[in-house]
Amino acid sequence: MRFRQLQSAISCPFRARKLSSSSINVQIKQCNNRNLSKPVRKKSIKKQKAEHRVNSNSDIVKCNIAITKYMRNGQFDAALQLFNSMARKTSVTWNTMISGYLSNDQFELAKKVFDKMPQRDLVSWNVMISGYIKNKNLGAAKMLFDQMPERDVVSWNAILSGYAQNGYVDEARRIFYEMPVRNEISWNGILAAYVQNGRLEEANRLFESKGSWPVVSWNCLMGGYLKKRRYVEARRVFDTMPVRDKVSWNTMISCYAQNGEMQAARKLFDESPVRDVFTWTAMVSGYVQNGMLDEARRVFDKMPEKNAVSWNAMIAGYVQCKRVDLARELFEAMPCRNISSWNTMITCYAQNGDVSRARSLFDRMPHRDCISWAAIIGGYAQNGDSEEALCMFVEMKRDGERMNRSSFTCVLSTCADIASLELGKQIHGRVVKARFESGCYVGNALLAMYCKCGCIEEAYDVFKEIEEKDLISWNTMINGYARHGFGFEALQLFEAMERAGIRPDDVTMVGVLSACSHTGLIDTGTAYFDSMTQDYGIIANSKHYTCMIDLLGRAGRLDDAQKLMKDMPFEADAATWGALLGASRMHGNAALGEKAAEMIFALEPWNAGMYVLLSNLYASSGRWPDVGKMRLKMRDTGVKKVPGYSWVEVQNKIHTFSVGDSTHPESHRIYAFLEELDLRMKHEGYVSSTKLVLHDVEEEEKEHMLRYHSEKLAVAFAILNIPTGRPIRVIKNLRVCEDCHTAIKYISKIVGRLIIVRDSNRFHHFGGGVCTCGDYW
DNA sequence: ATAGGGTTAG
Repeated sequence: MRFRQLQSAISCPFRARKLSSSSINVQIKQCNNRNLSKPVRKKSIKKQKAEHRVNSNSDIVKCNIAITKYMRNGQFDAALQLFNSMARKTSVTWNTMISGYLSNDQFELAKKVFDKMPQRDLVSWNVMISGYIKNKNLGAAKMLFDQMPERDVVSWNAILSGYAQNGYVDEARRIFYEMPVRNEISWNGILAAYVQNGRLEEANRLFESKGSWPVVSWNCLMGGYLKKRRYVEARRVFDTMPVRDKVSWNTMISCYAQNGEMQAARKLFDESPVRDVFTWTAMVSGYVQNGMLDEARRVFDKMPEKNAVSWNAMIAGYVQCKRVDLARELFEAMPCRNISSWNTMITCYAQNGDVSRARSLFDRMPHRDCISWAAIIGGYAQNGDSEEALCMFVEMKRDGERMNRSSFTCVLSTCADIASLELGKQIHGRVVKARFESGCYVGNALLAMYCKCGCIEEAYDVFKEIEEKDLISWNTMINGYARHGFGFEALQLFEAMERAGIRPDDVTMVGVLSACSHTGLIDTGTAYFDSMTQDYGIIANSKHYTCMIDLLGRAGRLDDAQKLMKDMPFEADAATWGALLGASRMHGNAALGEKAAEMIFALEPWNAGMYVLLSNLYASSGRWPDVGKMRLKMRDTGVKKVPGYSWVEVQNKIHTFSVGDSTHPESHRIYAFLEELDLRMKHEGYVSSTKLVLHDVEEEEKEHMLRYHSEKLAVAFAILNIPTGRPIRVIKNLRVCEDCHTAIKYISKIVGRLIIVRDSNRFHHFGGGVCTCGDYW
């Protein structure tokens, strides 16, 4: 039998970095016989030296054991060296390498060995199948399973578990009944399939259908109840099980700890015959989850042995109660940081407003995962740096990061905040691919994203697809409709929610009341407001009152609105006065409007938006001196007008505009188009409200008013660049200006397009010359 | 004596 050198060596980046260049060339030698290959006769002296003296079968076994040991210690480079030096190998040798690489998370290396292996046996196939499953590639595992020459019960068990782990319960069950031989592990496999996918009733039925289960299965069932927070049933299992091992005790202790029953947990902890790092960690995280940080720390300090999970639990506890200093101290003292530790600290800094520290950790950490990305992106977004958040998105995509449920949720909510619809859609695509769509956790995030990005119909499509809608799903959709001005749809949905037997909460009712107000359903709104305490036990808060004042004000019942404000059980806040101001403006009651504005200034002197509203109110009734006074007051109180800007997304790029902006590369085209639109609008009867008032305005202000506002620029740019037939979505950071609102109505009719504007308060859908807000916002 | 499938904590 002859040895033949492989054309390519197994490459290992880790080795290449750590070892000298001469050892990089170690190559895997392939043997052509089945199991034991005989030594080579002709070989260079140099090579003979490098080889291990492997003659007898027992020598091979010794080497195999040594390889196993190396692999268990994570020294897979040393294992490879030994492997390469063996003149004779058995299939066990090869299998040990494959399995060893897999347990060291070196999937690619494992696959390479598998591919080069001269003669695979059953174990090789089985190991590789479970490797693919571990690597989240069920398709490839299934292919191997179908390809392999013969299968044994281990193969069947492996594929069964693969289906179960990927949520295919029905497939797993089919496999279970199809397999020719079943053993204890197969039975546990199907039990685990039910438990892992939350189908506890089926798990329980299966469990009772058969006597005598091994302790692993008892633990599995108990763990299922723990995951579903059904602690009483978990305890019942614990009490009935014939034999208990360490896992059983640990699971039960975790049950108590997670349920906040720390005394019971403590009692079991003391009774437990064996304690390991799991037991101790369960106690620490139990105390942490129940806010007993000092007790957690006492247990933590007493632990005989800590792993990364224990440290992370303690650090997370400090983060939770915003003890950034203590969290950092532990993080720095921690000997065994893992990705989780870094992620926890990044989140900690990001949530406490220190994004630059978060970023520096992010850049320094050795490996990043999807949580790291979500944390840093969320950090930028929450701290108002949406541009950097977006940049990081692009970076992440380039990095090919794999996403899980929580990172999807986090990233989607960032998309929603910055209204990055294109990115949101791309992430939606990935959500579908990852089969997370029907879960309400990710589903709700998707739903909110579409609502906030101005896509109410797409939002409803997502809503329909959520299998188990929860309160959040309903609230998001109802409030989404209300904010978009679709009051009728919101109310219909509310009725559907009641029929579905979901109990509304205060957030639901804010949506319902504002929907009534948008639709002009005064009596319905009043009835809901009056009955919600009795029907659902919801006490009206200031948001509910604000809705009601808006509702009455819109209908011109300013006296009733004022009366309701007086009857409020608490002081009116700025938002409530704002509703009254809006109503006064609409119905031309300058005196009341002025009073409301005064109140708002007193409550929120920094509120620049109110300055604009009040100036407009004065201007509309020709009170120019008061407009001037207003400006002076602004200057005196040092209130800076937040600069208004609008943005629009075109082909995955966000274009931002400010008033009179001429920095955009397409500036000339935009202005020319706006001039053209101006003529056509005037022809349709549009009169610029700014030009009406010009005679009595200071020169500086005059100029400002003559310049195009940011929302007009964004709309014009979008019409020029977004293909006909597609809606235009513009976001503005402040409330949309009155003149622009009128203009956009005309524009929507002239160009025949749907224009959706999200301002700081709500959505406006402009189409055919009207807006869904009914000109009241 | 060495390799493969099932349970627990963040």
